[in-house]
Amino acid sequence: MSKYKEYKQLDLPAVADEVLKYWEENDIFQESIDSHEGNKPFVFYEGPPSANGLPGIHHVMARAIKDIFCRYKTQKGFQVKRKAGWDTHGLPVELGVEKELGITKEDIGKKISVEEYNKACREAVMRYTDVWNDLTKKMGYWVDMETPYVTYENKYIESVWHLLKQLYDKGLIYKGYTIQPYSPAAGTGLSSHELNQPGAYKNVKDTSATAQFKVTKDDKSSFLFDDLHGDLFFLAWTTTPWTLPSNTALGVGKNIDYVKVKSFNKYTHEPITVILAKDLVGKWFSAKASDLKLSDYKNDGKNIPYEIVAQFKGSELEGIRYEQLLSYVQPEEGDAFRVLIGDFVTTSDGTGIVHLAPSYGADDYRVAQINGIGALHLVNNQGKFKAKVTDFAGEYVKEQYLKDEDKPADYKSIDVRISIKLKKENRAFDVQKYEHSYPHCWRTDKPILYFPLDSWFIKTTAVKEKLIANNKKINWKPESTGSGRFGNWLENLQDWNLSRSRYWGIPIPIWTTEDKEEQICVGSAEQLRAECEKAVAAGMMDKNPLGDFEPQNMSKENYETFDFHRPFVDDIVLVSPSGKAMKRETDLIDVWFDSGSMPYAQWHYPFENKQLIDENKFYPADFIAEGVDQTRGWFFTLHAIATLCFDTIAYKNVVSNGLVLDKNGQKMSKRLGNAADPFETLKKYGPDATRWYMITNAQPWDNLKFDLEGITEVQRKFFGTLYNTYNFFALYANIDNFSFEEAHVPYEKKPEIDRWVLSKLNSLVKDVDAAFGDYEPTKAGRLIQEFTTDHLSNWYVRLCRRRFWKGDYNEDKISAYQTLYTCLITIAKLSAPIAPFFMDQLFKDLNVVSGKETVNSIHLSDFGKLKEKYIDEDLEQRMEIAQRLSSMVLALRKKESLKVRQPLQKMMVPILDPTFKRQLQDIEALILSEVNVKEIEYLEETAGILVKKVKADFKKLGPKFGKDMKQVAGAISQLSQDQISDLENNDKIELQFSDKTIELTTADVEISSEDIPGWLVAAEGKYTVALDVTLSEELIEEGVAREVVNRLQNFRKEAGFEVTDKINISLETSSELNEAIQNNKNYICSETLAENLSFVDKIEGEKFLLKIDNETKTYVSLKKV
RNA sequence: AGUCCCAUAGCUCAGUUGGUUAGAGCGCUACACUGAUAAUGUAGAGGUCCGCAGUUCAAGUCUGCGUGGGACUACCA
Repeated sequence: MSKYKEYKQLDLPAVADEVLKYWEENDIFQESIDSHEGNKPFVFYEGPPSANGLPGIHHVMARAIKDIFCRYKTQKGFQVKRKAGWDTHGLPVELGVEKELGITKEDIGKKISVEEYNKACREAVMRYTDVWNDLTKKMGYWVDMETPYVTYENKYIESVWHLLKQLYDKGLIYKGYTIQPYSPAAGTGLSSHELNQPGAYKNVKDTSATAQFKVTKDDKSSFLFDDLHGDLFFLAWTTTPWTLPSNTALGVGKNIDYVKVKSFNKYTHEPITVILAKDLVGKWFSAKASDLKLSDYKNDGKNIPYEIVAQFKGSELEGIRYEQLLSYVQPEEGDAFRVLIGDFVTTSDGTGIVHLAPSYGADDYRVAQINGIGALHLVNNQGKFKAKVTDFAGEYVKEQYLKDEDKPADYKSIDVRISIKLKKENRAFDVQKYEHSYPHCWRTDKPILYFPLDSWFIKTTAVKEKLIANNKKINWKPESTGSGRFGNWLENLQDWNLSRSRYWGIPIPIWTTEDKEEQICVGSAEQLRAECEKAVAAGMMDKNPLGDFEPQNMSKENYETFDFHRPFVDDIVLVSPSGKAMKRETDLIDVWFDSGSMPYAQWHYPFENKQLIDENKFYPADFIAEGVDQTRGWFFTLHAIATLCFDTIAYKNVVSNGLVLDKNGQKMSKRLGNAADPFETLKKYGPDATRWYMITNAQPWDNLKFDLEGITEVQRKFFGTLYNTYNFFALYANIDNFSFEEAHVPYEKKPEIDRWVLSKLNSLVKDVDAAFGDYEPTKAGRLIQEFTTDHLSNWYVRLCRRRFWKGDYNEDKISAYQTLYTCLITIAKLSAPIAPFFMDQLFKDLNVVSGKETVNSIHLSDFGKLKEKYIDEDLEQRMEIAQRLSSMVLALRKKESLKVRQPLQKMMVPILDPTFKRQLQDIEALILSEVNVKEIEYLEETAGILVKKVKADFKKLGPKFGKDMKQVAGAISQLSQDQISDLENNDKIELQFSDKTIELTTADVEISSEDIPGWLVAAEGKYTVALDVTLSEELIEEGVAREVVNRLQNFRKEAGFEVTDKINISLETSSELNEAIQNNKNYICSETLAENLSFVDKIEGEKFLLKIDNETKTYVSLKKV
């Protein structure tokens, strides 16, 4: 007969290694999918990591969450396929390759061909896949790594093109321009990622100018003109005077107060009237001059007097016109040179009126667009003014773009020269150097410009309402991320800028003629091949680059006969219907579109597996999970593409997890050296403890302060306790040959304690199932842990120990084994999603003997089955009372220094109500044995014996008495003992207040016993116990006998006897001990498995010193029978 | 700058629909216990529930305004 495996020591990493080997040898993961064939699917999407970096500890966290719910759903009977994926395109890959090869973007096409460059990217990006796969295995993340989707593969790209073409055909793709960071020195746009490189923002001193924009008099503005001092101007401040020729509007804040001020221009000394924000008057006019009269001005630019003459809101200024400041060029379209309302305008800087140059500021552009105002783009791609800006044509707008050797000796920057020009024309109110932080190109170190750049856009704003509506169908964990962060983002949605000016990515499949009149969007390899055929026939190309591709053939080989990447697609010239050449738009598409296409592209939809999507077999996802940083990344692109192309949601449930910080709450980074190595952690602590710790320590969406000591605690506290409990079970079950072959002991015949723990267990199954079902793994883990350590180990096992080692193999003992076995195997099942290795081991160790289950891994078994009828709330409540009362008695013993081994005669408990009495009767025996007291007395007629206390039930009385609540509560606590017994007897009492009488019932208050005069009493909440601490001779002897048993047990152990060995005991006669031992001989013998106990005068040979205290001692010898 | 998250004991975290002694584990101190023993029990110390204001009979809990930490998005005349 097989035995339960007994362990010497808990070694979690070793368990994981062993189980991992077992999984691999028996292909358990595949089995867990195959064995659920035909069951309802649970659809999971893996968000693709980029394999060009090494995995960190946060990946263990993110993947543990994914794994937990996939395993849980498998145990719940679903078939859970999960396909791994790799995100392979994008800037980080390019940057990595450039760093490695020691090149920059400018070298591409010169030092290195695009082909070579992209080849290097393709190799670099998959470099660490082995490391990733290794981590995936070691942490126990089950995902299909054999056939992952890879975003650079032609099949994947073809699906992406198909989706794009859908959008194109729906008219949702257009070309426009936006204001983006642009580096004239490098000749390229910069991504926000590049702008966020350390050191990109530098403090620089620029010439700032406050310009005077002359107000035009018309119906709208006439109210400003009634009291003037010279001409009337708006004041607007800028740190980039070079943008002033491009000014087409001014911005004001709707609710900001503006004032009209009479003063003088400090350069020309001409009288002026200016408008600026009221709060900023102090910034531009000296307080010292506030008392001066306008007539006092000395024309010296100092102490310029001023006078505030009117005040109005920004909203009153809306639409007012002004004269163009520097009229080199007029905007071609739109009604320019008006005052607009801008929500971004503040009074923290400048004048509260913002100069708007829509070509060179994103905010400017946005406001201008809304108001239909055109832009003036007067700077070319090198950063030089165009010829139309006659004064400064061909000059760099930023001094830094000019090489030092090309600078004339008397060089003045454009900003300075424009300022001088304004001063001369009475248009400069103030000019000064201003230090601020400004972004620089990380490659050339030169300042960037915000610049209009051509881009392709997806018109996401066209489906905004649908996106919002669909979002409401998604279950977000936590909810606030969905409604708040994500919801608000959708409310303020902009069109999706799809273009990236890069090399390594999916090309935009749009070809246009040079005059932009004709255009085609390609949606498949087959279509491209056909278009190429036409182009070859028309003489546009010599041969068809897709000539070897065989349409409809889905083989891997066929899809490797060409490459969709640059430069190959760039070489393709197509022919338009009218016979003109069409070239591809050079941009690549945003990599986020790659990953957002993953639900379809992972299956090469619609070219293969069409039914998976169209028949909703693998779409939408039931569940996805990623970091909260993906809210506007992957979560958005999945959602957007699903809504745009299919008008559905892409996922039903989404968990967004927080960050993993170091133990001090700092972000982990290689630079700071505080990043935890996932491999070392897993190796040292094992994946189970690591996962358990991460999941139970903080909610997934809260940041986790990752502390290795926390894992140690989990190891000791949870796994250690569970392991001890199992070992305890195995030890005795092996002795008794328990293999669960007997029928279940009927529920009615099980003792109270077994029923209790089964009730607790089933409550646990119910709660844990609900928690997992609700995507709350933290709650689930904590519940399991609480049950295991507190209820199972520290209460059930502790109280039941004797049942396992004492007595015959009878029904009671079998019930104990069955109950403990059931608890252990159920814990294993509930915990398996979180701690897959250890729990599988536990499952197999138990099942190998019992053979209760036919499957050979817990991950093939079902989730613990709920036996609702075992849940007995009253029983759970009873046991809580028992635990409460026991702990109170133990506390009293402690206070009196009475060891638990010393039996006591009696305890008393006041009976609160009939329910309490019934409950107490059921648990009486339990309490008595736990606290080692012989009897319990119920105090029912308590009047006169107990001193009672009464307290108001605020929840009940609060609503009734409102403002008087405090007074009533005070009166209740003042009730005398007589009044309390009145209340108890009559169930109600009347209280007299100054102006009214109120009636209280027993339901309105809580009555508890405070004291029993003459007894040792403990009171806690509504419970009270009293303990009789008088010791009779008999009790003392029993106490001694227990001490003796304790010593003898230790000697047995010291002598190396087996737990089951029977012994004979010889004791040297001792006057202090003889009587006590003699009177309790049977008890001592049965406890120590002694067949014989005899007294002798002197023991020869090996003996132990049996010492109770200094006076009470003797020698003893033990012999195995 | 906007949006969102977090803030409770030295540390990590619970805290139900607002209800009157704010809890657990770890750590610390002391004492016990010892056929689960690298386990366990009991007790003690340790709190301005981040601050201010408000709603309410009653606020750790609800509202507003701040402070500190974090994330994302955007970027400023």
